[in-house]
Amino acid sequence: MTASSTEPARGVAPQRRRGHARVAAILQAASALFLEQGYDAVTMTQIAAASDTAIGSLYRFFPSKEAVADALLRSYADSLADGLAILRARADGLAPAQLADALIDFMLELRARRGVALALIDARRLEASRQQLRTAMLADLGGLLAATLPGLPDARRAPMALALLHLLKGVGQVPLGDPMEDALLDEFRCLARAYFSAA
Amino acid sequence: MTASSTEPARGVAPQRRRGHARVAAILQAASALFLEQGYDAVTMTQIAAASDTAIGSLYRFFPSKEAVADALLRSYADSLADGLAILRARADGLAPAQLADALIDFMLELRARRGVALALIDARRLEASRQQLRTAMLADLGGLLAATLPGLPDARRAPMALALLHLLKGVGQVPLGDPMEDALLDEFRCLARAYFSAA
Amino acid sequence: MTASSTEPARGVAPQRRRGHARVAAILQAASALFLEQGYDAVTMTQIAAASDTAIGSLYRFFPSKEAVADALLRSYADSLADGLAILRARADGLAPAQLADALIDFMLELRARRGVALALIDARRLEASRQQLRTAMLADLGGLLAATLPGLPDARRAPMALALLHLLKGVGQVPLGDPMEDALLDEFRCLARAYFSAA
Amino acid sequence: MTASSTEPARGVAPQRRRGHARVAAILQAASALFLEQGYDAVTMTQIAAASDTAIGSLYRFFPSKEAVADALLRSYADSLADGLAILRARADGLAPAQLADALIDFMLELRARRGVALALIDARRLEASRQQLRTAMLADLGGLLAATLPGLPDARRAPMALALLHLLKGVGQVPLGDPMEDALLDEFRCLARAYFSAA
DNA sequence: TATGAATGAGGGTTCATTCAT
DNA sequence: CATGAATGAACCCTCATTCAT
Repeated sequence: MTASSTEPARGVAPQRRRGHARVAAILQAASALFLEQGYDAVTMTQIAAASDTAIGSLYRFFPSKEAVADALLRSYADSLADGLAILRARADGLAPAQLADALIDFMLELRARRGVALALIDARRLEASRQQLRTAMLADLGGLLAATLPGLPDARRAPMALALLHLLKGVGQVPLGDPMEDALLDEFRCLARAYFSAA
Repeated sequence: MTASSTEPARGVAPQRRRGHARVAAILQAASALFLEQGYDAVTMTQIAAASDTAIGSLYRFFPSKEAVADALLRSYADSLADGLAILRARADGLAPAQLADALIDFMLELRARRGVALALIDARRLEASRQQLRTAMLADLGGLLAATLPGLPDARRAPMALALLHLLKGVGQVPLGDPMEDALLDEFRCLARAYFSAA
Repeated sequence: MTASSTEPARGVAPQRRRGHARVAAILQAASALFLEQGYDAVTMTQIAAASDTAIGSLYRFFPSKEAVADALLRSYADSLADGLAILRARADGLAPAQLADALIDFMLELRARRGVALALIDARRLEASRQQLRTAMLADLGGLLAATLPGLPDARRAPMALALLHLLKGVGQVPLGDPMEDALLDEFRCLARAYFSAA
Repeated sequence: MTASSTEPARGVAPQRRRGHARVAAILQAASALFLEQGYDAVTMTQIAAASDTAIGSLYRFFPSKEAVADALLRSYADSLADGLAILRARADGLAPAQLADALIDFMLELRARRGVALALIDARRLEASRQQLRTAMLADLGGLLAATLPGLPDARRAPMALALLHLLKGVGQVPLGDPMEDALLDEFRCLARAYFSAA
């Protein structure tokens, strides 16, 4: 039905190479702008200008401003899911301290993109998206914990995953290049290890 | 007419009883709306309607939307400062585990108002306000740590305060009335104690 | 009917001494503000504040912003009429050059108040008031001319009065304290004399 | 997209045929409204309606109400400068009486547009624009006088240009189609000639 | 298909005026 | 009578979105 529709295609996935490049440029520009100014303050005209795209073309690829944010958010969610899946695959033989380090390293990789995601989720009150991201991540973390801390009572799995999730958020918020960056990351490793050891 | 200024009175403190009630109603309504929809999405018209105030009256007490947010933020900052001052006064004789509990209890008291504060700081890019809040709180936490953990190396004080601040943020974000509320708070206590014990 | 009316008196002439002082203060303040900022830019609140009057009291004496302007304008018109009447009384024996000087001196006296009058007439599109002022003044000038220039053909009386009126406006617009003030006033005297001599 | 600026295009020169027509219509409508009601009283919505333009489109071409007035004023200033330049080119061989006539004819051509210019300059407290117009015109008039009245003392050049400027203003204010129009214009010619002859 | 001029609902804010105290 | 808090229509301006070219 999508192909035979009489309506002009809106928000379609681009079907040619140039389209892909354009979409990438748009998302890149939008990401930078959202991070810098927040979702509401950024205008579609700005995104178009910053990605050297005509406003009409921008609307061809993304039928609304929300759609731009959604795409950005989805992409972040995908990276998150992929990373956790990989971690999960390696989790069975991990010692608690190793898990702590692995989790922290994982968040560090996502750090650069985390800011935008938070800005979008926050500003747009995307409860749905937020819950989805959270739930998926919590399930994964719960699995990781169960695999790595065999003695953990079932009842503590969920709250521990929650606390751990929050801790990892902190890692994601350590600013790149901050003078205290290394000390703070060490501190978080310390914290995570102490937590896992006590469990 | 306090002074024969040519400017119309704007943003004045209310001078009669009804005025105080009005200001309280406005702040109350604004707080709820900001929390729910975020700073940008809330309109002055909405705030006026929700507090049963004419738009002109709203502007009499708060000369701009920013001023409403500022008032809310200032009030939160004051509560924070007061609470930490009290805590500090009792800190000297505290065992680490007691400090952990006290800090968590303190954040729980502020929980209800924390959400709005964060929403405002975030959405308005109030770097100044944010830094002020952070810095003040970090200094207080550092002092608490030094007083309670005598063996703590000086170099670890600052990063530890930062990690602790993040941890406390997590406590503040536990949703009131959540089914997991108690379990999660216990988990945070656990985490904080493990952290302090390992230090 | 005015006294026995049930309606609250609005815009009444004040009946006690204090009322007169108040009205004078209001007009004085309004005049300064209008001259400085123009009719539209001045607010009733400003006028009230500048004259140390409560806004409600201001409205007791002047039922609207227009009424304030009207009072100011009427007062200016009265001065104008009075001055011209005096001039007229002395006109019969005057030589043309003396008339030129007398007229110019007369305008100089009104100079300070002319600015406000023009600002009000202009900003409020008071065609009626404007026409009234003009017509009265033209009639007076015509009389003066007839009395002083006996050979003047009747047909030239009206246009000459118009041209003269315009010339006098120029005198009224010479800024007080301007470095060129004296030279310019001399120039106007010159111009008026040349004009009268050629007639 | 001439440059990849992040700012939305505002106040741009129209790029297509229809755009030029639109701008003309807007200026035409604005001119009529400003003349009729004065700068402050005219609303952007009115200008939009009178020129059959959507309010958003109006703001595309003119980023503010001030910008509309500026465009009108600049256009008037240009006509003024052009006309005086032409006059100047012919001035050297002119007799005083011919200069008087040429100046008056020149003002008559601008008469229709003079009204708006005055309304704008006055109402907007555009001291900058006003001074510019004045200064330019005074310089030109001074030059004309020096060229035409060789015996004129240097000290009288500036005041005479001022007086002349005022006189010309009068010509510009003679209403089109007035019953006295011709008689009044003759009177102004008379006045100017008498003035130049006496100099 | 790509472009950018056009649209208009809606936002923050002001201020003349009223009326309860 | 005096006071000043309250009112709300109206203002200037923005920007997501559409559609003629």
